Amino acid sequence: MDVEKWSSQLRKGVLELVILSLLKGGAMYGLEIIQSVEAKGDLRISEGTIYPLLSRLKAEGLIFSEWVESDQGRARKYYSLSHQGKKMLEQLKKSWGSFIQSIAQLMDN
Amino acid sequence: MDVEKWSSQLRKGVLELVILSLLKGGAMYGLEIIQSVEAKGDLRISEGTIYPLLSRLKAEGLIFSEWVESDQGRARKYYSLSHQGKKMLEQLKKSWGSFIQSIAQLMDN
DNA sequence: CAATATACCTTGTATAACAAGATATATTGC
DNA sequence: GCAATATATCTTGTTATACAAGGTATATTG
Repeated sequence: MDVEKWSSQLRKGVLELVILSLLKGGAMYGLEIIQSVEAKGDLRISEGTIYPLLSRLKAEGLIFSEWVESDQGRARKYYSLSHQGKKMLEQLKKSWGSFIQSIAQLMDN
Repeated sequence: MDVEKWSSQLRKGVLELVILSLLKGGAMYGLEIIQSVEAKGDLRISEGTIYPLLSRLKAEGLIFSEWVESDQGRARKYYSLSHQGKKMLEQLKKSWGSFIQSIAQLMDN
């Protein structure tokens, strides 16, 4: 087992929580999310990960999007939390909390 | 997104850490690991998950196994940490620590 | 107007968890 | 003795997700 690969596996499922959390601070567009995650979290999300994920979250009604013209470069698609997304975020936060607590308990022997 | 499904995704990759951690406390067999995780961690691992995972860890040389006769029921295959497994456990613990720290940082906005 | 930068999207692959079912062996009640 | 039950391991098929790699679209700049 490679620690790099392991980290990749670890991410599965957590990214929803991360993205919803970031969007709570205000609307963001795809690449901006990638950069923010990399800066704040010392994690790397690739574009092949983020765009399908944003589509999924949108299809589930947790976020919505709107195109916004940019001063530089092409237009950006900004994503925001829906009401449902805010509720889901609270649930995921709780689940995450009890999950890491469980792991902690299993780890100290 | 269903919180149940989400939890399932969340587990990906973490179970190696959980199992290696448990085995640090002494040799255990398959069903015993399932029961222990359920009791200590409020998590449910199914048999379809644990046995392939144990095979994988064994193939990677992180754990080894031996058959032990039982007083009740059929023989049990006990798994123990190898030297390499102990080293890997330390690495995974570190990775896990910095991972949850990253998530925490991304979450509080 | 070609080159570059920014941004979004899609396809194919690898991996993991899990449900469901199969197999093996020991015990227990009749 | 033998069917039923309990304990334990293993396998197969399905689904979900991350990611690399490549593609598309549009604006800026020399």
